[in-house]
Amino acid sequence: MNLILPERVKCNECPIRHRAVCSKCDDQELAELEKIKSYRSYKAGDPIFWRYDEMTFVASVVYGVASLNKTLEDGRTQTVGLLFPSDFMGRPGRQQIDFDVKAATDLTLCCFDRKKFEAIVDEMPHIAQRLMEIALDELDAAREWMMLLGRKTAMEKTASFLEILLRRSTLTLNGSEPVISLPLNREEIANYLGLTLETVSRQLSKLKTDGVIQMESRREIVVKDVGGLISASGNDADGAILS
Amino acid sequence: MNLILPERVKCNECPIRHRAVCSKCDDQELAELEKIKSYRSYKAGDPIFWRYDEMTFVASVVYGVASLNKTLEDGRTQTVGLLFPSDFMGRPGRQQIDFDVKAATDLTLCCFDRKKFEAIVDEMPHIAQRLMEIALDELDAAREWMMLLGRKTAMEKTASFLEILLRRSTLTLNGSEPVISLPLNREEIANYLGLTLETVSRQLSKLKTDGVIQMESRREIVVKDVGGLISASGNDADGAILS
DNA sequence: CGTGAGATTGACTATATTCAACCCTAGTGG
DNA sequence: CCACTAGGGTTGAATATAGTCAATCTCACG
Repeated sequence: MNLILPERVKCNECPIRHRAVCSKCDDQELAELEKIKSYRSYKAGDPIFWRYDEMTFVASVVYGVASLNKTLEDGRTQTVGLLFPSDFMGRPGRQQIDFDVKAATDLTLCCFDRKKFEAIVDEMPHIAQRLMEIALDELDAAREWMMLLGRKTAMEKTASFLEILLRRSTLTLNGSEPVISLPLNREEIANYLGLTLETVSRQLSKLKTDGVIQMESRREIVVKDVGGLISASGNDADGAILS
Repeated sequence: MNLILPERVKCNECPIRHRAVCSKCDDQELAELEKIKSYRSYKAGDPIFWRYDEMTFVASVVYGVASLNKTLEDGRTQTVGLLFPSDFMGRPGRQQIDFDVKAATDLTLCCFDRKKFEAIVDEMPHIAQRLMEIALDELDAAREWMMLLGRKTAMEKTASFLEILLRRSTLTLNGSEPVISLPLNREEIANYLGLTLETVSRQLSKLKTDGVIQMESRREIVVKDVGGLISASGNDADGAILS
């Protein structure tokens, strides 16, 4: 995936305009934001912030996926969140974070200087409201993940991960079958699911031999049986909202 | 649901005044809140909200502990949060929750009618700000728990749980040794830690034979060796902030 | 065409779960 | 006041699931 340093995109033409932190802004507010925004791009694997770094900017993900990672002293790592396009990076009123942020894939961010952004937020209730919604959405997602980490089997975890990608990432189609493009390698998936990379690999192989998925390449998965995937994820009840 | 209505406490004399959702309010704002508040009490085990219930009120925990629980169809349960005194129950702008809320111990809440509360929030930036802080704190806690659920051993999970209680719950002292009063039974602890009740029991027994704790009764634990507990929790680096 | 990182697969092991027996104690009723 | 009971808790033995260690495979890239 070749990364082109993007030229400035007008907010009005921005692909994430309707879902990002600015989604509730009117034209005037958007103009204010436009003044202080800038784009940054990263290669897959690049660090964006280290734990305890001061956050100099906040940002919306425009393109690509970023991961939030916690690490214990002995190296055990747990990914505590993925940021997809339109997701927000940074926390109002907090200069520090206590996890590392890294570009999982090639990544483009729409960045705002933190202090300028916070000054603007104080005058734009639309953004403050939206930030609150975002925080609550993240909280819901974190709790959903607690359920997965604490109580689901390796198979359920793996299927849930694919199911989330089906919902959240930009898909292509192979005929009528959705193609998932994995934003993480096996080890990173394992860190997100609280498993080892070998176990992840085994579960994917199992899904393949069961005819639920088909592997186009290491990073491309065709979902042959969406229903089968959902039922393997242990989410039959609520996961059906695939919209 | 046995409901004991305690007498009204003046906000100024309220034990959680300085940490709760109202902590940033001035006297006038407090007077507004005082008008719409009411107390509710629950017995240990009582349900407070069911998943998908409409939340008719939001509340601060004044006394006791409440738990937030997610359940899969087959009965597997994961506790996704505990609310201690001063913690806030309910989410601005959302009428539904997707977990059950239950009184873990006998519990007293300071409740506000949700709609009236939301109307007040719109006029009181102090409360809106505080709600944002609370949401971000919960998010941090949820992510910390993801690390625990995904990567810690049964021993580390159990020790981490005791360590959290050491920080968050109201302690008594036995000489110089802190006494933890467990707000949950073994099964509930297991649901919080992503373990079985037997495993929790074994880990507690191990901590006992290792001389780290001493069990006064099923629900009372004397911490004989705080350092030992912290190092068993796998939090040596950051857990040291015991204030 | 060779190389190496990432991925898969296999064999073995460890950790936590399951199933079951037993213990403890707070609360009940005789 | 004491004996009994039931629910919660502990402990043990057997089992299952995921982890570990190691060999092999694959494919993108030089």
